[in-house]
Amino acid sequence: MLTINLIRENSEFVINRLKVKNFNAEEIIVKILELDAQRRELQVKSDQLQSEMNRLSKEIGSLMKDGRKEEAEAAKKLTYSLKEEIKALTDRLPAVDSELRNELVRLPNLPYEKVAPGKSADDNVIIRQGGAAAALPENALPHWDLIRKYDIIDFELGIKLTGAGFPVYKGRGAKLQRALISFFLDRGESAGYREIMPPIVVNEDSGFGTGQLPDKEGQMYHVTVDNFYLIPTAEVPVTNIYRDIILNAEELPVKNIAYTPCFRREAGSWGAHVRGLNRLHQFDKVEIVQIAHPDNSYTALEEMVNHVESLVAALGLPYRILRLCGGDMSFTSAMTYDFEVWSAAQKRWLEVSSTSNFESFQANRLKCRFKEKGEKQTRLVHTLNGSALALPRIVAAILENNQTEAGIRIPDALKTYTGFDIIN
RNA sequence: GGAGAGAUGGCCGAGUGGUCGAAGGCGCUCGCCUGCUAAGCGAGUGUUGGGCGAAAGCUCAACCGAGGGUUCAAAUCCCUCUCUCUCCGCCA
Repeated sequence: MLTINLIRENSEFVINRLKVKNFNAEEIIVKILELDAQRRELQVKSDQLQSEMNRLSKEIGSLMKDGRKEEAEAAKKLTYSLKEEIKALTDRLPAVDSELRNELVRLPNLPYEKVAPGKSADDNVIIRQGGAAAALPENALPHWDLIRKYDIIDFELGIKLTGAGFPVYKGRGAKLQRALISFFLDRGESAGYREIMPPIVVNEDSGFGTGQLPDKEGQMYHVTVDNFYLIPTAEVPVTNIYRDIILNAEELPVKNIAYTPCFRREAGSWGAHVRGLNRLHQFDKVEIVQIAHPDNSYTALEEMVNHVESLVAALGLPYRILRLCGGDMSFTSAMTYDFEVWSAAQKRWLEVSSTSNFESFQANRLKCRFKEKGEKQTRLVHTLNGSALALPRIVAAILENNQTEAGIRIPDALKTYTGFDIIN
């Protein structure tokens, strides 16, 4: 959510920046400014009346004390009409407030100055590439055939237990999952992240805090009896730790890392091109989250990108890093880097990480602020997060790119975690 | 799940209808003093939304778990909810 102050003071700037995201904000902003003026007018009036009311009440108090009953009664009569006037004004306030908020949440985050305009994924900018594509034999198999061949991931069994998109990992397939999780967490710890193990169901407030609610309600599994939601990403609980919190500037940056299973209903997005591990309802992911000082958040973003890159590189996967154009960026992001790994057997790029700076967009909703030493004023922090990394597509790429006659080679960096060097 | 107690500022803790945004203590910040890992003295120290101001600042309103009610007036009385603690039950 953008701050009302920014819109009030710089509406032209906001409109122009949102054009980079192909978003026409003019109409909404006109409405916002109107509602904001209405809200303030109501507040000024009711504050004035309230002030008068408080003055009278105090007067009545001291009159009663002095035993001047009649004068007190006279003053009481004055309050009756005041009271009604105040009520008339304050009754209107919640409606205006919520209408204003409803408009505010419709505005996407402003893209950072470096973000290129563009309509679709075709306009994304390739920042870097790395890793060599493996030369595979003609009969190379896609991962959905490999997992059957070696009996390491079982979709049919998952359907029996739960439903489509809930695979069962078996034997070395399960061990590979555990190895990747530990590897990612350990690398994060070395990079200064504190490990968090959060709940994987959250309440409604948390859903609102990170913006999953009310918009993406249908994307989350909802535990209706208790009104809890299964998390779609660790970002939700880990970022909500800082909901309604005021940090000291010296505490920044806060760097947390968490492994959690993630649950996504993916309603409506199921299709032929999402076979196998490409899209699941339940998957594992290690997420890095930073709370940064606004002056340093882009340095933090670069640092996170470098960290994610080091992971992909350590696994020996061919990858590329894209800076998303305005049109391909998410609603909440100010700047996003996507990581893709090359899937040799599918002959396509698979997105394995999305690393973004949200600037103060999330923080405004979360009410996460910080205070500079010695200053009275609070300011919104900047929040950032990124996958480091999501497992399924990494597994898919490892399986496909590392297939040999003898079996699937485990990347060197993982061997100490798996305890074996081949799946056969 | 059953019974009881409670929820006040960063923390502890007073406050049961009026001058309480809230005593006192701790902590923290600044200043003074003192020469020995510390003490003493003084001052300051919540959040949010407005108004005025170039700014420092001044000022108004709201907030004592949340929401509602009674009253001229509520931290204080009433109702609902949430959470915490203790005991019992169940249990990885």
